[in-house]
Amino acid sequence: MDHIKEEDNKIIAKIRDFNLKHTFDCGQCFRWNEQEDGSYIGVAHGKVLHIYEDEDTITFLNTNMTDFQNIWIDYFDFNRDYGAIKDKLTKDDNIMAQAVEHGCGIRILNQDEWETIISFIISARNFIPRIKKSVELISEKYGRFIEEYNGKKYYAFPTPEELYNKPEEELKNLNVGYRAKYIQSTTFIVKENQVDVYKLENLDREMAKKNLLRLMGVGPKVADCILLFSMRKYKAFPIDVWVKRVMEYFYFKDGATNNQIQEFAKEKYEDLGGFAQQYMFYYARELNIGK
DNA sequence: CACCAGGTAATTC
DNA sequence: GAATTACATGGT
Repeated sequence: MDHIKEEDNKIIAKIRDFNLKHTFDCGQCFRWNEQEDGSYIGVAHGKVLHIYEDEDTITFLNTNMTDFQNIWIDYFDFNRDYGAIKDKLTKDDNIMAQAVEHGCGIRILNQDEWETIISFIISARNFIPRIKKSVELISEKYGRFIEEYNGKKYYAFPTPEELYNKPEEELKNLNVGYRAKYIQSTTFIVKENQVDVYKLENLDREMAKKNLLRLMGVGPKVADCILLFSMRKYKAFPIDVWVKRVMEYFYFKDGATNNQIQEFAKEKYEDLGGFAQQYMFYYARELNIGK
């Protein structure tokens, strides 16, 4: 990332290995929406951001240099060298080379822990358009109003306090079905400080995961997503139906258990498991494997 | 009308 | 403990 400059209410920067569609549509986040002109508007960390892309020149609207430095560089992981990651992953692996080519502009976002927990609880046995809708509904109903931008009102994701003590029947209006009671229970546990979700990042991956698994609706796969997308545990390799299918398709002709795939990923990708998973997930969806 | 969707909790063996 | 089964909701 270089040539950062600020013009009124706008940041312009040249950023390598960053593509809006790849980053926002690769399944890691639910609050970014493509606009008619191809730009994206999203909410994160209580701010509304609008982004335009023209090859490697990226324009950030509705922000300033202070927020860019303090929030967005870290959120978008701009200080990490994704070129080096891709080189390492694709060395001696033709399949990964194709996956990386397809998802060349993916960056793993550093999202809010609490928002990521609730979002991925909702994601279980669900599908992405509905997950996005539910997260939007939760924010509109319980979150703090941020501002009106381009004629639309934007709301922050509600804090544990704001989501606390809501009747299950009310939560069901969020289109989350049977997950309403998971949200209710998890909010209770977090609000009562039985799990301090903002300190888990400081624990090692296994210990952080162990704590996450105490939350209702959080199993091994959802926990791995939370670790990877909000707690910087880049060895985490979440295995869902897509990742399982694509890994079996390319590397296990006779099928494999999740444990076998985990061991394989640990061995093959070492410290880069999370990045590898995201390239493979996005590639699997593109290939529509299993359909 | 079955079957499925970024799995997990509850139940059963 | 390891294997089944139920689970909301909306779309094909």
